[in-house]
Amino acid sequence: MPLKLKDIAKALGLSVTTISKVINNYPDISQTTKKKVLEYVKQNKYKPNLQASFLRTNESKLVGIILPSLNHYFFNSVLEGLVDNAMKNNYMVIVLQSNEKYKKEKKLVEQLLNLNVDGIFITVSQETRNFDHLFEIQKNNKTLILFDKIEKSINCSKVIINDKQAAFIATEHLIKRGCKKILHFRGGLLPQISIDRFLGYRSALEHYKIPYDPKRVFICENGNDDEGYLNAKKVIEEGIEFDGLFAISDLIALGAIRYFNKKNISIPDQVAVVGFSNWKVSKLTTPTLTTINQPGKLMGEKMFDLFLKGFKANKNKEKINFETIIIPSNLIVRNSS
Amino acid sequence: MPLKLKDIAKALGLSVTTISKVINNYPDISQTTKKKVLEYVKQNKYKPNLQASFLRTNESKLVGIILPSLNHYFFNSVLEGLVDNAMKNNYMVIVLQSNEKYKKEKKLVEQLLNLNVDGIFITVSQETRNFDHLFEIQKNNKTLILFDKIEKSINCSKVIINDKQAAFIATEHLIKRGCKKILHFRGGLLPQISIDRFLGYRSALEHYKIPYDPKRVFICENGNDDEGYLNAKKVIEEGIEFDGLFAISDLIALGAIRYFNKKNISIPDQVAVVGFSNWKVSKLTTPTLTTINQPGKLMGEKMFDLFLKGFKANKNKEKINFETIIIPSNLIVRNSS
DNA sequence: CTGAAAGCGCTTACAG
DNA sequence: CTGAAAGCGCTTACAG
Repeated sequence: MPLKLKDIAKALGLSVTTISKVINNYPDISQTTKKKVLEYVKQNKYKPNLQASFLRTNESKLVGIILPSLNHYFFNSVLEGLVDNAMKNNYMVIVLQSNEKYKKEKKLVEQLLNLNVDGIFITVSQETRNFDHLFEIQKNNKTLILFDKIEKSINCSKVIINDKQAAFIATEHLIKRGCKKILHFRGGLLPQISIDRFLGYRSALEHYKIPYDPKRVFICENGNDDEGYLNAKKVIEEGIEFDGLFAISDLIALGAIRYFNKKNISIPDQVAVVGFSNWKVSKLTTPTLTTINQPGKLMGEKMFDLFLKGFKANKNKEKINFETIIIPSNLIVRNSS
Repeated sequence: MPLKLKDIAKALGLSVTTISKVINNYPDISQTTKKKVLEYVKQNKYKPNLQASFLRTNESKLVGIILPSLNHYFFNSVLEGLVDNAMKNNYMVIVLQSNEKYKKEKKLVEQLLNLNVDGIFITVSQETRNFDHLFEIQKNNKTLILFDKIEKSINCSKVIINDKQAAFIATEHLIKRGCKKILHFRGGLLPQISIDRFLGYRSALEHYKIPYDPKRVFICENGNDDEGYLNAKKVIEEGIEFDGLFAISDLIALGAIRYFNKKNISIPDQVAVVGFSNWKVSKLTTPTLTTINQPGKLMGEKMFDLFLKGFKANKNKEKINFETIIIPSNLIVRNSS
């Protein structure tokens, strides 16, 4: 049986109230008592029962994160940063995956609220168009942090990657290398990250006075490597000229490379390729892949910082200043360009 | 404010006790009352307060999993299976990473116990030699499930991969392909998985009457791809003859392939290569990698099944039959062999 | 079949 | 500075 306040009170000849006050650092306690209690607590490794505390304080010391997938290099690095930072602050993290489904995402939010987590971190799913379930989080007086795929209309703190700028840098790199006919394998038409990366590509072309040709842009809806492969095939079959490729993800880039390799189109001489994400494997492929590094771990850490800030302000009924943190990304040049 | 039992009782003109009994499916309730209450509960989406329930029942509906890393293909697929199965059963999963450190692992176990999780899933860290913290879980009357890197001396349910058999199959494949001088890049001398895979390699050689030569075995202590690269280099420099390579992981295999590619040693003609894990990327490399597929997701699902079984038995004070489930793995043949 | 009451382990407004 | 008492939202032994 774990130690309870009652046990400590009995052992020290004090009241439960006094012990609780010492532990919660109330000011109206004599130094002698304080010392005595803290010593006993330390010696006997007393830990408050979190569920019992919750019943009075409404703080569960739990946070939840909803990811599209629990097995995805970038999201897992976000998770790492979040969990490490949470641990430092005595919080635990509950993980869930939405599989990019709106219905599942909605259900998971409900379940997290039912568990009385103090905060929820979420990157909205591909399918999500209705955001009532996210507003519900705030109505329940819990702290909501959006990251990566965010929804601008929601008033909360956010952490994002500057996708447009990163895509600009990637495209700029190809241009500086001498490429003039740069393909872009983009994502679907709706996701913000897909739009932003496309805009970064376009604005780099514009900045360097290279004409934009919509025929060089291909859509990869699902994000698997076969789409990269098939679009590369299409490019060749349609006789489109090219000397560079900026792909929305490493996976798409690798799919395209697979096709180029097959057709003996030499990389980077005939086509220079840049991916996006710095997936662990991108330094292991043949050729190794030039890519944009997104510091997911840093993102996860910042997310928890913002949660703590918001949670504390909320607790003290202070006005909350919502912030949007933009995480910088950087180009890693390897053999594919 | 969420609905409470009291609110329902007032609304229906019944007592809190009766409402609670209906919700917890007690038998001594009239059909009429039961129907009335359940209807109201459904209509108004009543959800019991989990922390309050815990205070009486000692069931938190939380489980925790400690992984060496939160960003590792195999462990993340285990996590996926575990989380999905947990959700189906109305449990939430708390994730933590030990970074292969004994001290951290011990601390994390303490924190999970302090949070009163119902069960803990753990694959022990590389460093762990003392298992008191695991026994502590059982002393606290919580359900412990070991997986992957297990400790045989602990009496609990376990889920493992049959590493020896999988390594046998991998090596056998090389032999059947005609290889006679098969290298093995193994892991450290201590981890059970490293030992088991080595033993599988040896027993396949023995079974097919190929002499075992210790000079063909190299140790990769940390598991990063550079070790594969450097050991491949060593093989060449030391003038050791070879026509096949069985590596303890895909990453090690890819490191070796990187060196072979550099030296224009053709794969699979001059050396056939087999990895281990079926890491997502192994079908994207050049050449694509033959490997052993470990069904991590299935492993995660089984782990939760075993937890539920053990937890229920424990709750009903029944005798627990600890089980060890062995997950079969299979060979995936690709272009590297 | 129904319900009043005690209690799980805490926190906190209040009295002294 | 200390502590008695109420109460957070539930469950359950017990009485009727």
